[in-house]
Amino acid sequence: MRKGEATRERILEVAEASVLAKGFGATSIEEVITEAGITKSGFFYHFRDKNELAHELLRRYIAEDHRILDELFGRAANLSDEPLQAFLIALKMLADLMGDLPGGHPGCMIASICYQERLFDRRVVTLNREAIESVNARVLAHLETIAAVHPPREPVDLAVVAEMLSCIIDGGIIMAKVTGDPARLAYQILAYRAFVKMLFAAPARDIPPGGVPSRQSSPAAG
Amino acid sequence: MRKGEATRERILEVAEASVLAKGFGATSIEEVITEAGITKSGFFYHFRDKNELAHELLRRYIAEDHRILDELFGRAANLSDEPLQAFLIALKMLADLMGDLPGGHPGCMIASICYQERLFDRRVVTLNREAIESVNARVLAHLETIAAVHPPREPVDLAVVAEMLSCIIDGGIIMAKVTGDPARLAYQILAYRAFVKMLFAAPARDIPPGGVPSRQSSPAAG
DNA sequence: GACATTTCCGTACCGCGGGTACAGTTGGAG
DNA sequence: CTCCAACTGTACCCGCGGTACGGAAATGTC
Repeated sequence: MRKGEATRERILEVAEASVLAKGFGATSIEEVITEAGITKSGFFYHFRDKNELAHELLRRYIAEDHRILDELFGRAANLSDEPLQAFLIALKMLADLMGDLPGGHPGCMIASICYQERLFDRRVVTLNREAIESVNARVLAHLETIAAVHPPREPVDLAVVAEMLSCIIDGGIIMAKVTGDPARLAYQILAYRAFVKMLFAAPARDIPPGGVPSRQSSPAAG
Repeated sequence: MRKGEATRERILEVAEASVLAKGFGATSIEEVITEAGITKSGFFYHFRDKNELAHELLRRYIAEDHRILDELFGRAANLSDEPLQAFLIALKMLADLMGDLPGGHPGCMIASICYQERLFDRRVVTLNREAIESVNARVLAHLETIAAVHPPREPVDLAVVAEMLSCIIDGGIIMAKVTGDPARLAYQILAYRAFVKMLFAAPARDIPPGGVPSRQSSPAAG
């Protein structure tokens, strides 16, 4: 009964590693089933087609991403009550996390699938969109909390600033992959952090009571 | 004699349109040759394999991109002698350009190929990297010129800020594709513009002679 | 324990697309 | 007319996604 569950899980793990390493198109089912120790029929018992595999893979990946992000922002919130500082700390931690991955970030599955969209059906694309919007919404909530305390220095749309983080991460992954230098992703996140800091950090005198301390140039936990 | 050249050109044009519309993996040679009015053998006379097609496509795409970028920065430089203003104008024009494309940006071929790298050989990947680095170097040169006049407000690595534009564009394209909203790319470029503006625009009193005019919130030709 | 049912996986095959082999055609130079 | 070179068409191979179908092992029912 639950033997099938284990097999299905094994397929997903093997497929995920392969997709992140080589891209979805370059991942052949034959290769996956060989690695997983089953046959084609076994695969197609668990997944109707490659679309369904992509859908499942994406679901897992997104869930894990959200978990990591939540945990990270949660930890940051514990380190500072001040929303801007907490956000900056979270970004620093995110940069560290991305930079510490051995061999660099495995690659963003969302982008990988985005560039293959014709291979997939609507459901996959929709899932993709919802995931992006969900992350953006989360970041936006943080930014709005920050903006309530620190009026932004430039008249920017906070939703755009929120989405910018997703752009930076996806773009940074591309830079890292193309140049073969994983650190670039981390640097980009830190650049975004500098942007947020400049945008909200008060120009010397507008600091609200109990707000930003004076040595705000590198307040994040190293 | 020159008939072959014309055929080769036709193949490239058809292939480019298809790749940008559907991605490289989803573009079949059979489809290309049908569209171009030749046969398979005709295709393989001009290109050793699909790798070589990708290589040529990428070369053309990169060359065109550089041309557009140069022309855009050149026009901007004609509109303002002040390097920061010229750069901001160029970014505004870039955002307008991206937003005006009917149906949105066709997709970044570099990113498209990046996520299929296993399908290609080293030469394609190398070309990819060089293109990115070339654009980054160009933008970096502008930023250094700017920084010589306007000391940056935050201690950032200008090379990272330069690369950030590439990240924003590639990431913005992904956002636009995933959400189906082409305007997002333009918004992201404008957000980057706000970042650059904040980074270099002097805080009210450090404006050099002949520098930034007071109504600097939207100085670009709209 | 016989029996059917569901779960799970194997074998054989199809169609499509990338790629090859090779034959044929066109056109210019001698 | 002949020969070479540039160019194109036909027939085929093979890997891969996907299907048809069948068999074994676990599970429920009496």
